[in-house]
Amino acid sequence: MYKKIPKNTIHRLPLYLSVLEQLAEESQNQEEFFHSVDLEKLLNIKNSVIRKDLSYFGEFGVKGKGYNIVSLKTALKEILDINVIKKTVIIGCGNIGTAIIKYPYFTKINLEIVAGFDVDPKIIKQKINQTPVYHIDRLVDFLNKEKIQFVILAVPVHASKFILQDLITKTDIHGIINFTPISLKVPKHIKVINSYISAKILEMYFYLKNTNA
Amino acid sequence: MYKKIPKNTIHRLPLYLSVLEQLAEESQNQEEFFHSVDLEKLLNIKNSVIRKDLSYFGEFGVKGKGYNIVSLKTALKEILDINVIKKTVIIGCGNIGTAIIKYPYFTKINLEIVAGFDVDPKIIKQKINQTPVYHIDRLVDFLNKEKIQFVILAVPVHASKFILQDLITKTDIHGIINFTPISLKVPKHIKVINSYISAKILEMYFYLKNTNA
DNA sequence: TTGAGTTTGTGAATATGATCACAAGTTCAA
DNA sequence: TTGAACTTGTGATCATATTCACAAACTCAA
Ligand SMILES: NC(=O)c1ccc[n+]([C@@H]2O[C@H](COP(=O)([O-])OP(=O)(O)OC[C@H]3O[C@@H](n4cnc5c(N)ncnc54)[C@H](O)[C@@H]3O)[C@@H](O)[C@H]2O)c1
Ligand SMILES: NC(=O)c1ccc[n+]([C@@H]2O[C@H](COP(=O)([O-])OP(=O)(O)OC[C@H]3O[C@@H](n4cnc5c(N)ncnc54)[C@H](O)[C@@H]3O)[C@@H](O)[C@H]2O)c1
Repeated sequence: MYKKIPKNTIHRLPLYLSVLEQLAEESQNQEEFFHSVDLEKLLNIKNSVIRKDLSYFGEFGVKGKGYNIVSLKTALKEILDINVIKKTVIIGCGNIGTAIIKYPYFTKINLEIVAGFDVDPKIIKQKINQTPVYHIDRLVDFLNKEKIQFVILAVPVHASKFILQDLITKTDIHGIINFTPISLKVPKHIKVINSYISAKILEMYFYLKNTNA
Repeated sequence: MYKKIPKNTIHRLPLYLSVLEQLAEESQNQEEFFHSVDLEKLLNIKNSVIRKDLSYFGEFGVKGKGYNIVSLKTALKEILDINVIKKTVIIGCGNIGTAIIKYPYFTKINLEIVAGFDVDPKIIKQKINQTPVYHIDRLVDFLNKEKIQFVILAVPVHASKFILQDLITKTDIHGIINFTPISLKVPKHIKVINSYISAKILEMYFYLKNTNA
């Protein structure tokens, strides 16, 4: 448990890890070092920001030498708690939900998608990549029995209110990754992380309008 | 062209619009008003932040009365440049790419996905929801001929370097919405907006580890 | 073993963003 | 027509994040 980590620092940690994994793959030598300036070039994040971000969690570098790729990667995995296997479920196995179930990288971050939930009989009972899909009615029981800590929500907007109510009142989940384009009202012990794809596109519109001819 | 809008303000504008669209649908009356405090309740964003965000672009409210739903919605659409039809293409029509092509909401923000590109012969020439999919070899010509301003990149990492190089050196695009989990090095006239889904999950890990038992 | 050359880690300074708090404009009931 | 009740828009203030700049610690070549 750390004290007062800036939000933006948390956003950046996964980026650091992503680059380190690439570097680790590319490098032959376990003992290879790199500098915060190298990372700056790869990520477009100032080296001083990178060093300060890391400093919230400890001292991982060697002065005059830099950071060991492998050991910083290991440290970041520890910070992000990747070493503990996490179970989750996908609520709504449509386009987005299915894409997530099929994404193989998640096993690398120790994420197990143990089930999907839907209402469409054509989808239910058809396993998607080994993952069984159950009727939404079984969601609450499943989450409680399996002690799932967070869920991934990818249902249409009209279905989300009803499901959210169940999640809040009948289960003990602590997190929701939300792909629906609405803001979820939740009690404060539940962390919502939004992945609002349309917003990214609108952001692009804004930048295109305001940065060039 | 506005001066110095905070990044977070830009992130929030699409959220405001999203709520306004919901409110507009629900309300009978064209003349209905609402307050920044109402928005605060719906979005969990402080009313003072909302008012300040809007103030960067003009005065849209009426003191003592609030904001007219329809006219603020119209103003936001103008700010985000939604009224002008935008064309884009999906590079990589796999799980994510296909999900995006099939998503019907994008027409509401005047986004036309005019083509997809891939290398898989099983995917090429099979239209996905009216959208034709071409071979990646035709990408550069297509972008130049159709004067596409931004693209959506959803290919595997190994393919992205090669494609990025083409985009930078042979086309005149100004934006990339990037679903690959790597950071794209681009010249500064190109705006990259990342939608790094795995990062969201790692953020969740971090919060779960550091906020509760 | 030395010392010039590196690069980290971090307080201090700066910049940016959020919040506060209130004047100013508007509404509306009497 | 008046004035109490609202709610906006925004400077001033406060909080948070980034950048600067340098001492400290290490490297490595000679
Ligand atoms: N596809 C995209 O690119 C995209 C982009 C931005 C946002 N979104 C949002 O993500 C969400 C999912 O999008 P999608 O494209 O995958 O939609 P989709 O229609 O393909 O999938 C939704 C799935 O949810 C299921 N469902 C409906 N009601 C349900 C219920 N009560 N319980 C459980 N499952 C139920 C449907 O059967 C369907 O399989 C939507 O809220 C959408 O607005 C999607
Ligand atoms: N699916 C997810 O949930 C998810 C999550 C996070 C990140 N991503 C990232 O998004 C990207 C796409 O993921 P996906 O799950 O859709 O993968 P996918 O494998 O389903 O789709 C990738 C598509 O790109 C095509 N392709 C390969 N090489 C190409 C080339 N040179 N030119 C054009 N097309 C080419 C493939 O034929 C395939 O259709 C990947 O970079 C992945 O890491 C996906």
